[in-house]
This record gives sequence, C-alpha cells and structure tokens, in this order.
Amino acid sequence: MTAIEQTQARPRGTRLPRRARREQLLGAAQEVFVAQGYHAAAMDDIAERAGVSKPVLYQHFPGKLELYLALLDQHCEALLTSVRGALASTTDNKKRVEATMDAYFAYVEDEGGAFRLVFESDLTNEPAVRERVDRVSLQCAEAISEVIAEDTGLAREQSMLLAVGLGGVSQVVARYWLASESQVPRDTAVQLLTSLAWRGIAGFPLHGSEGHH
Amino acid sequence: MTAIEQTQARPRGTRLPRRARREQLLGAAQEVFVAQGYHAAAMDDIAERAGVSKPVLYQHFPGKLELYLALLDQHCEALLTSVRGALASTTDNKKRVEATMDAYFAYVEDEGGAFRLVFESDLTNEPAVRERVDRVSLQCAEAISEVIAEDTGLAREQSMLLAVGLGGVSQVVARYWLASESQVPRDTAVQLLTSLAWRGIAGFPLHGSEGHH
DNA sequence: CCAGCCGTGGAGGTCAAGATCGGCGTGCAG
DNA sequence: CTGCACGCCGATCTTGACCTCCACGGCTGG
Repeated sequence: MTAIEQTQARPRGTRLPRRARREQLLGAAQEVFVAQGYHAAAMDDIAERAGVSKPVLYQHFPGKLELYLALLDQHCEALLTSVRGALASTTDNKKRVEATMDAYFAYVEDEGGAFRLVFESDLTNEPAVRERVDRVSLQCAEAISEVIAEDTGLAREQSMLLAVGLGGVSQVVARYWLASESQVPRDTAVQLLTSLAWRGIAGFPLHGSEGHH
Repeated sequence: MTAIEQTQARPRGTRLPRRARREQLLGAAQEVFVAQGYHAAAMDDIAERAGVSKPVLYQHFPGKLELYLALLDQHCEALLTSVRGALASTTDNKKRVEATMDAYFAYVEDEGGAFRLVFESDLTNEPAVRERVDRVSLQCAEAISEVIAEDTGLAREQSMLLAVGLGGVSQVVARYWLASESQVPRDTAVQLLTSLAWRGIAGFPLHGSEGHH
C-alpha cells in the first residue's frame, strides 16, 4: 500500500450516522457546486471531497439534480428570511433600505459563496431550478413591494418594478463588490447604495401618482 | 407556432456561398442556444435547424464553444455600442439616464432574445465566456462611471459602485419586465426607473465631498 | 453528351459522466 | 467463538453528445 491518498480531505472508512453523513455530503456538494458549477461538477468529485464513494452518495440522494435542489432550496430560504427579517427590523423606511441592502451584502459574503447557487446557477434551463430562482426573486420583490406600495401609494405593478429594481441593485452590486475585492469597506458601500436608493425611492410619495412626468 | 422560423423553410440541398451559409448557421445556432441553453443544445439540433448536416457545421466552426463565442462576442459588442451610444446621445444627464435605461430595455426586447446569451448564460464556468461577460459588464459600468464621476466628483471606486448599480437595475428590471409580460408599457417602465435612478444619482453632487477639484 | 470533382449526407467512434452490483470489514447477540 | 446484519467500496454499464469516414449528386470542360 503506497501513500497515494495522503491528500484526501477526509479519512476514508469512518462510519457515520445517516443524518450526519447526509449533512457532510451536502457540505461537500456545496463546495464542489460553488467552485465548479453544476455541469462541471462530477458526482465523483463530490464523493471524493466527502471522503466516500459514489454509491453512498446515491444512497442518500436519488440523483445529482435532487442533491442540487436540496442545496438550492436551503439557500433560497435563507435569502428570503434574511430579506424579510431586514424589512421587519424597523419601521423607519430609510433604515429598511439600509438593512435590506446589508442583507444582500451579508448573503453574498456568507460562508462558502453559496449565493452562487441562487444568483449564478448554470442550470436555469432545468424548470425546477428556474422555478425556484424565479420564485425567490419574486418573493423578495413582493416583500419590498409591499413596503413601497404602502409608503408611496403607487400601483402594484409599478411598485413591483421599483422593488425588482432595488433587489437587482443590491444583488448586482453586492456581487460586484465581492468580486472586485474592493478596498471600499462593506459599510461604506452599503451606505452609498442606501443613499442612492433612498433618494430615489423617497422622491415618489410626495409626488403622488403623477410621477409619470 | 410555425410563424417564428425563417431559416427552417429552406429545403435541404441548396448550395450557399460560404459567407451566407455562415450567417445562416449563426442564426440557427442563436435560436437553439437561446431556446435551450448551451448544454441542452445539441450540434445535431443546430444543424437540423439550419437544414444542413453536421460536417458543414464543423467546416465553418471548429467546435461548439467557438460557435457560442462568436454569438456571444457579437451580442456583447451590440450591448456595449448601444450603451455608449445612449450615453453619447445627449449632454443632459437626466436624458442620459433615460436613454441608457431604454437601451437596456431595447436590448432585452431585441430580436431572438439574444440577451440571454449575455445575461443568462449557462456556461459561466468556461473562462472564455466568463471573461467576455464580465468584460462587457465592466465596460458598460466604466462608461456610465465616467459620466457619474464627471458629474458628481465622486472617487473612481465609488462612482463605479453606483454605475454597476445603475447597470444592474436596468438589466434586472428589463428582464423582469420582459418576463412578466407586464401591461405596463415600455416607455412607462423606463420613465419610472429613470425617475428612481435620476433622483438617486442627482442627490450626490451637492452632497458629496466637494474638495475634489 | 459524358467524365471527373467537390461538397453533402448518413452512419459510426470515442469518451466522459451519471448510475449501479458483488465483496469486505466491523460490531454484536447468543 | 461464530454467524448475522449493515453500511461501505472497487469495478462496471449505459447513455448521450461531440466529433469524423464511406457513398451520392450537381456543376465544368472537352
């Protein structure tokens, strides 16, 4: 027996309770999916990363897609609760904007870069994935939209457009900020965007529904 | 559903000049890539869509990736020139915002839904694709950023953050607007977003640190 | 009119990756 | 001690998609 397998991440041969094994597999799958994307990620890679062989993977998940969907659901849920929590954290609308922006930044900065599964998935052709990604975007936008509609009195469709815009700003800029390894600290970036968004959104209520001009 | 195809009606066996054949192949490939995504699209599908057989496809393009990259380059270029054109179309900064927003909406509404190749690619793991998508986003943001920096006197990093945000809003909302089959007409949506963005961005010059020459 | 040539077409090779079957070792009850 | 149960591993199968090889048919020159 030569020492070919000295770089193995986890020792092979440890027996784990099923629940713990499942969690470990989810963790390994997340690392591989985040690093490689869905298509480039091989089940062999995930199994190797977890320190088990492929059959055990298939004993815990029916297939690659279900494994991916489990992770996707988990992180969609996380984003949604985070955004809803930010909106519910105060009644001051400016603080709400700030808290929501910060929620996106925190989400993007979170452990393992799991946001890539939601925002940069390469499986959007799969209807199940598309449905989940669209749904979480819509639910976030609806949560924001409710506050906007309440505050500005705009019609539902128009407040949804603005809400989608605010969510889009947060998501896109947070990803850019993370990717650019910017020297701008997170708080500063959030403050800057909050200024932008709040000035933009606060102009609406006083002008009423005639913002058409 | 047979009203869409312009290229399939061509009977098999017609001989075309090389340049024309290449254009036709690009058109067929775009339709298939847009409809199915990169991975789900098969070279057989593209060849069949064009009414030729696979070898001719490979006589015009070395492989699937190069075919995709040719389309991607084409539409990245289109977006960039469109955005630059919008920014150069006037010196009134509010009109610039409006024109840029409208450029994104027009791009998204454009023939064949080619924007999906740029904004919803499922091949972002491929470095060549990633590089192109990132580059066009950065170049658009830089173009916008220059105007912002000139107008507000903000530092480069901060104006880039705002520029990325404005580009992000345009892109995300335009896609949402298209997908939602909204009853809101395009002009109205553009006007609404322009109000939002312009109020937001116009607040900066008077507010920022003005010791900046 | 006819012979050659070149581009087209269908059938096939290769390979990667998802999904699965016969051994093995460990721990426990009796 | 011994037989059993169970979870794990090495090796394998199959599918599907990218990418080329043998026949056919229309154009050119004598």
